[in-house]
Amino acid sequence: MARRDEHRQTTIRDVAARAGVSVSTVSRVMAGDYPVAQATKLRVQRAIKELNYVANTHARALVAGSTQTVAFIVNDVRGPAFAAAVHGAEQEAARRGRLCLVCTTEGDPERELAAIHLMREQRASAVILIGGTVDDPAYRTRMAEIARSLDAAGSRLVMCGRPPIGADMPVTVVEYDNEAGAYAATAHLVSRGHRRILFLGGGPPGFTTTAARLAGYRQALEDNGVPVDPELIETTVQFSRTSGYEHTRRWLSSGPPFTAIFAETDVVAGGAMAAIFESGLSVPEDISLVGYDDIPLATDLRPQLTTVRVPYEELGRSAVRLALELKEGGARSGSEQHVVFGTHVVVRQSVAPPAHEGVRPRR
Amino acid sequence: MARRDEHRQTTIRDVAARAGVSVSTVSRVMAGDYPVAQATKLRVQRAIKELNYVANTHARALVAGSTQTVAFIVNDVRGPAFAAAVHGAEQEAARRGRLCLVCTTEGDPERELAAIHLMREQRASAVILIGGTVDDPAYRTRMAEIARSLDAAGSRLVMCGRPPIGADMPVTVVEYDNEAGAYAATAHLVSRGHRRILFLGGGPPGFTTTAARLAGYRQALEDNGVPVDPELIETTVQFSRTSGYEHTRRWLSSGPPFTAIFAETDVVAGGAMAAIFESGLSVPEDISLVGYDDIPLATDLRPQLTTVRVPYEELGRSAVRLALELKEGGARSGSEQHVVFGTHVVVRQSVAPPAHEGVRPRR
DNA sequence: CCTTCCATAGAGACCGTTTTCTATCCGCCT
DNA sequence: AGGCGGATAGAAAACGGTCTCTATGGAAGG
Repeated sequence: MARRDEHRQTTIRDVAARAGVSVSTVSRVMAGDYPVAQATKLRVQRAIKELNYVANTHARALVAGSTQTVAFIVNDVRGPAFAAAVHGAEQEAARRGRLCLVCTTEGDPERELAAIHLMREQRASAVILIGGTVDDPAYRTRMAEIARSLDAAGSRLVMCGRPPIGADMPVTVVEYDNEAGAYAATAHLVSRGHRRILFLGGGPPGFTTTAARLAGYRQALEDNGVPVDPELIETTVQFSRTSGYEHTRRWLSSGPPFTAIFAETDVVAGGAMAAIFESGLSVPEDISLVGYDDIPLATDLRPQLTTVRVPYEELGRSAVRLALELKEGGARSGSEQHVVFGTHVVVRQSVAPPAHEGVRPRR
Repeated sequence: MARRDEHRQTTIRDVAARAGVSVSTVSRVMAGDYPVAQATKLRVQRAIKELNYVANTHARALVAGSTQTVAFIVNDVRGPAFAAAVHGAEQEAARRGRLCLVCTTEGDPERELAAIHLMREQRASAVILIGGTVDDPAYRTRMAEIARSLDAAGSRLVMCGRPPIGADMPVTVVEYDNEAGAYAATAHLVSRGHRRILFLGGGPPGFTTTAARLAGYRQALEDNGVPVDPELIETTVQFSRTSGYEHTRRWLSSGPPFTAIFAETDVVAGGAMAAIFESGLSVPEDISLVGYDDIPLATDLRPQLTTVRVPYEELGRSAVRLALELKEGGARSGSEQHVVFGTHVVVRQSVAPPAHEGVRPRR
């Protein structure tokens, strides 16, 4: 029973009527790409202002066949690292006059798929996936299909902070050297004399970020003649302060001895640091600690956290830049793009040579 | 010279042709709101899958006259407080099957205006402004106009963490009790014996957030018989760690004596804490410190920061919920909505009674 | 004075959906 | 047997823009 015509938006036709011109003329005044007499132009502009007219993007997009929109799909906007990437991407998009669509998945692959579908419906110029994922054959198949669909539709799939899905796909990959960062961080600890280094990582099984960081950790130990002790590898930590805190407490009270911790993220390192203090130990005197990501928190911790710098903002910016330039350049779109940013250790105050053979205070 | 028809998207017509039915039938299968024979439905669904067909939102939005989209306009997605609000809003929007458009203004009112214009073009169901602003008559006039335009177009203007622009406007305001939080924090310091409390705040002149927090600070002092010393009010701090750090250093080395700092945000408090330590002083023994926002950082600082809890996530969630329920409820849309969330002090470890008459170490 | 051409303006097709209004088929009731 | 109504399907008109093609007026040139 509801009135169907409760609101009728003011259209280009209303403007035309009020200015006493045709619809085409109004369109041309707005676009500014066609000669219109000065007097007419002014009349139209006045009508637009008086009616408070705003063009309808959807009508435009319909005839154009595409949109000035870039889509981001991210696990959680609250993660400081992701936030930095989104910020860089948003900034670059805004610079190019693009609008941003954002969707959160909470780490759920189902929701990621649903989000991609929504973005396809939206005809976004690019769909940017930010953050690691669980890599398995099914995932690759799905992504390959999506990449091709988007490509066929004139859009582009971008993976940001996530490894490629295979060679020769119409995909833009913007990564950072995840493994090298972990290698450097671990080597840094080893060079200070540590041999029993607890790896504190996690995420879902098969998570790409964890896998790469763990690989770097292992390689660095091997290359330096330190045996890899599987007992010192913990991969059930969630990426939260709380989880880092609780796992560290547990390891301090009942694990094998260690003299240093390599935390998979700075946030986890923050939790670990709190747990260490609570046990009456200190950083770095009793236990050295390194993190990963170099988020602002790292400098606010005391001691300041030695960590691995990842250029997240630049990562986001490049993701947008590469995808849009590819389209504007009109290159044969099938081509793959792959960029890897460097990472490096930022030495602060949370690492020192081990004082003894490793702590295990409670037992 | 470019080919105009380089990509033609696969349309509902293609699906209809392949399934051997009419366009209407395909539409009905997708909507599922009209009886279609089982056999036909299956044929259509197969065709959709085979062609990898995805409906065009813009065409839909055009006939529907509106979109399933909620727009956020925010200063900076990296701010942990804003990020929490955006997250709450995004979550609630997703729960209702809405997509989110996000735009960043970098605190520039011009860009805020431009962003709102873009969102109007997009026919978003609601436009949510997150964070404080500079409040002056020109601002109110502009916003009132925008509120009415959006209302007329069947959309809704929402102010989140920002005061109302006047009575009886078609606006949804979701605030927190900013002044009461500042009052409580200041009163907390006074109750511990502090009388010389440095207010460390800033933002652009006339910024609503600063004004309210400063008002709470003043009122708390007055109500407790502590004279307000204008010399102890610093309002040129930017909302960054660096700015908090530098201003604190300057005050410690060349300002009048004080025994406590009320920092306008936790991030600023983080910088202040670092500066205090660097001067060889300690928190809370030499100087007590309170922040505002209760972001995750507050618990990672050492000592843990006493601060004011603001339910940012809930704020964002409510903003979306109220706006959408209003539209769905089909209430006479002119009505104003106004919700104020409570704030309270979270006591941690950064406040203690003053040890002496106030520090001024360098002179 | 008539043609030609430029500058400007309008008419109308089209973009991909939804939705109303019709049309058909078929079984059932009278 | 004929009319009726329910179930299903199609035709075509919107939705609000852009853009191509055509039309008109007047100035310039012969």
